[in-house]
Amino acid sequence: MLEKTFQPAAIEPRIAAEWNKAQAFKAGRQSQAGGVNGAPYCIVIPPPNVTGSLHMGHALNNTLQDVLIRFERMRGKDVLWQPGTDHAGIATQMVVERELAKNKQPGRRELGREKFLEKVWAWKAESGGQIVHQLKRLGASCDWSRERFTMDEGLSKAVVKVFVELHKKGLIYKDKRLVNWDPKFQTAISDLEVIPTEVKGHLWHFRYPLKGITFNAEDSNTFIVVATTRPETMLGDTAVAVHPAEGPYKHLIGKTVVLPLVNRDIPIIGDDYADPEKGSGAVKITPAHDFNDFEVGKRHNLPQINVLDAFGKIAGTQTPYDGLDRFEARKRIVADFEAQGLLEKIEDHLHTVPHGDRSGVPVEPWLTEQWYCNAAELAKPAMAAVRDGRTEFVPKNWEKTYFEWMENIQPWCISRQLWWGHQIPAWYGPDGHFFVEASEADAAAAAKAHYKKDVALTRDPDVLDTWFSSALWPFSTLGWPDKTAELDRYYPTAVLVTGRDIIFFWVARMMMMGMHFMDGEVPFKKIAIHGLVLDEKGQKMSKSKGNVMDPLGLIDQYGADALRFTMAALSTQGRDMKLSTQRVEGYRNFATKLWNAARFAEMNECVRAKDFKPASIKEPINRWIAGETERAVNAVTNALEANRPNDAATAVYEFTWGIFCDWYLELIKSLLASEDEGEKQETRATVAWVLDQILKMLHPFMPFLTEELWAHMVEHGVARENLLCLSQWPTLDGLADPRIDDEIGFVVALISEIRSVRQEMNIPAGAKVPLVLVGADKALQDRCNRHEETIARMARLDGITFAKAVPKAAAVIVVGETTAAIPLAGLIDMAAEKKRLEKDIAANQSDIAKMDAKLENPNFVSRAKPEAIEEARERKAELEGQVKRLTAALKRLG
RNA sequence: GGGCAGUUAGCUCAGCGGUAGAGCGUCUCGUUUACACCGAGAUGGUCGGGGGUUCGAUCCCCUCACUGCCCACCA
Repeated sequence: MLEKTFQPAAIEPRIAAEWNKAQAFKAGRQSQAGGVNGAPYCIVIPPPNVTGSLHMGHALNNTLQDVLIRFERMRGKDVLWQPGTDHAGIATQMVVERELAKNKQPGRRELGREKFLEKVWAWKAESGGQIVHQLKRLGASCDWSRERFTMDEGLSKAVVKVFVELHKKGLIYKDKRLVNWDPKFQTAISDLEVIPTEVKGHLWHFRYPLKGITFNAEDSNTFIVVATTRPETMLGDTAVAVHPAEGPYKHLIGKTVVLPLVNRDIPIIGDDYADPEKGSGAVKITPAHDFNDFEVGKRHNLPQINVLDAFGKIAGTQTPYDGLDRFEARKRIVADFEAQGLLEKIEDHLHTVPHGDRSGVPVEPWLTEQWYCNAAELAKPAMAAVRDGRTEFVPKNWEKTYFEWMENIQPWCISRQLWWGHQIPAWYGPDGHFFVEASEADAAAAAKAHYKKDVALTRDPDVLDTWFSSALWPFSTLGWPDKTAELDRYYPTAVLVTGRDIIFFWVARMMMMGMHFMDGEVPFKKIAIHGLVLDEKGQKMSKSKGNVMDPLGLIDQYGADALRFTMAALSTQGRDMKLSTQRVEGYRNFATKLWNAARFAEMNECVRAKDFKPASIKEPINRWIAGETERAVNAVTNALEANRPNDAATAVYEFTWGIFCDWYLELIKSLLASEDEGEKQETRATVAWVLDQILKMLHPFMPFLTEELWAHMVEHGVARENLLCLSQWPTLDGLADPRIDDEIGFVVALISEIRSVRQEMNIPAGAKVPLVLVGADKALQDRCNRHEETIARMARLDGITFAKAVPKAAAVIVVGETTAAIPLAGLIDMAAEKKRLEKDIAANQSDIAKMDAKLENPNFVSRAKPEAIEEARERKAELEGQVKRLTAALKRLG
């Protein structure tokens, strides 16, 4: 016997163990519907950071994938959901460094590279797998035997091969230019890892004295004013730019100023980068510390003077500021300008300052040598693939975002000055000449050929951007560069399910690498984009706001099924979703509802009948639910095929609760009590059959609950041969019958109206009043006779007794073609009932007038679709019938 | 500055040319062959504003307003 309520915590671990024991999720696993004989269907998981723990974004992302995976597995496809984790360069290095500091162990630099990396691997071995366990708790049906890690041997091999090949083709190269430098982690970062943050700052207006004229703070002819938000960079100024044609300074072009504090002569140049409207109209040019200035400097052949070290301290300026932190130097420099009368004014200034996404500190444009990837070139085929539909975004509008970025793509800085990651396969000879090769031995050979002798080589210490290895994920996890059977079978993958926030970071780069290395084959046929999970107020969840919802906490409290269903039901194509615990609670209730329906079935001995054929059901109510089941199955299937999990979830919810529980189980209670054994047995079998279909339809969304109930039914029938997750997805046809729908529809409508009138009229609970049918035709009388018992039973629940007499005074129920009446003399206020009827008549007449206007409109009649006209006519006739009956009822009231 | 979404019941959202829908909330009633994590009923909307197309617009087009997000720039 089932417990009274559903206890997820009690069953989830047991079910998970059963799946595991059966190796149910292994790629190529034979499912009841065909398994390995089916078409391949592969999804690669967006690899979570190995440092990560499950957050709402993961819960959403992986639920959506698992829904598709379980659905396709049940449909008999040969399913592979490829799991794994990402080494997450900076994030992991940070975590381990913090750990070392916490345990008062020697830091990274003290340990040295090799020892430190040992620590990271040790950390990974011990705590790195956490997120995988959490994904399992969510019910993710990945093929866990194939789990990969971006730094494992095979994937590292792929990374090296890609780097070497792209370098040989000139698509990876070394370049000295400005990069975004993170002074906290002392590494370069890519444009995407820079977060512009609005800060309240200042605009300092400095006087730069003109050379050859005695400086006089009162005389503006003796200096030029430049405005800056970053005073400390003035140490590296190599020019002042003014607009060549406009503004007050153009006459100064060609003159020289003496750079204060450093006493360097620098030219005043004309360049239309200088905007006369901005700041003071003249702008200091610091080519080594500003992206725009860098370009101006190149145009004018200006020297690039670097004034910062890797930590963001002033360095190499031969001034007293050397060694000061950049912000300390800023204060001192401003003070020194002021002391010398060179500070004209300070304005408050709101501006955006680039910050490192991991470090949170302002990044510096810094002149260094780095490795770059020619993304613009790789982007071309990646764009073409989307343009001609070989890869399709769902929803389509995200293609625009993709193109927008791809068309303006900049060189991708792929080197990082970190230790944790794939070390760049480049070796340097004594003169700095480098050799990019797959191994040290290859590099040595290349060096020998180059130098004509053996030389000592040093390997480039830098590692690659984490996203470099994740860009290879769809094929590297399948075994590339080896020609494996998996690669052959599962690439291109079916669909990539991912958040809109990593389209640039990840999706675009997978497209580029996939196209390039897989002979122009796309990595995935579809890209399904979902939004972010926001809190119930629509705000992004963040630790600082304290509004973070923990999926594991929700699983503990409401069960994984409830959380999953919530994720699927609230998901919208490509847009963000707001989540509240109330929703999760609601879907937990849904789980309990189904649980109790199964319990009801159990109590009534509704067991599966061998060779049960829904097409040969006799009892109309049972035939009706079979038809409704078919409709629900089709709705769910179509929605899942169309990548609309929310519609699928809604359809199965509505059917299970709104139709099966609310109506069918109520309507059959009299059948279950029937003396007629055949009728009773058929009903029991039908209940069991419908429940099976519900379990199947619901399984992708609520795998634990459904698997448990599926197994539980074993006690009452023939033992299940299969786990639910490996059984066949239902396909139903020919069960829906319009005549049956009409008949049961009438019963349902009649009962609804009885309830409505009874409550509206405020008939006291328990009052026994007879229900009669008035003016009904023969067909209707027959109908009522056929379902008399059911109607009477349902009416009785509402305190109404079914009877045959025609009374004088009655409340009137209009259902379709007929009128039922509840005689209520002495029980209700007749005047009020009269009023109600009058109101209804008026409302109907107003609707009739509307229909008349429509039908008399010659344009409507001539131009509307025939169905629309027919519908309008029917509607009008129906309304007129109602008015007739209501009027008759009114008369009857006297 | 460029781009993308969104604006429908108190809240969260479906619908998208032809009778305005669901869930939650609120109010009323109810312990009945599963379920109070329940059942029944009711309440609630000039579908952001203004134009246009159309016989007909919540739906298509234009425009404005507001909200959110992304990209770029900011001396």
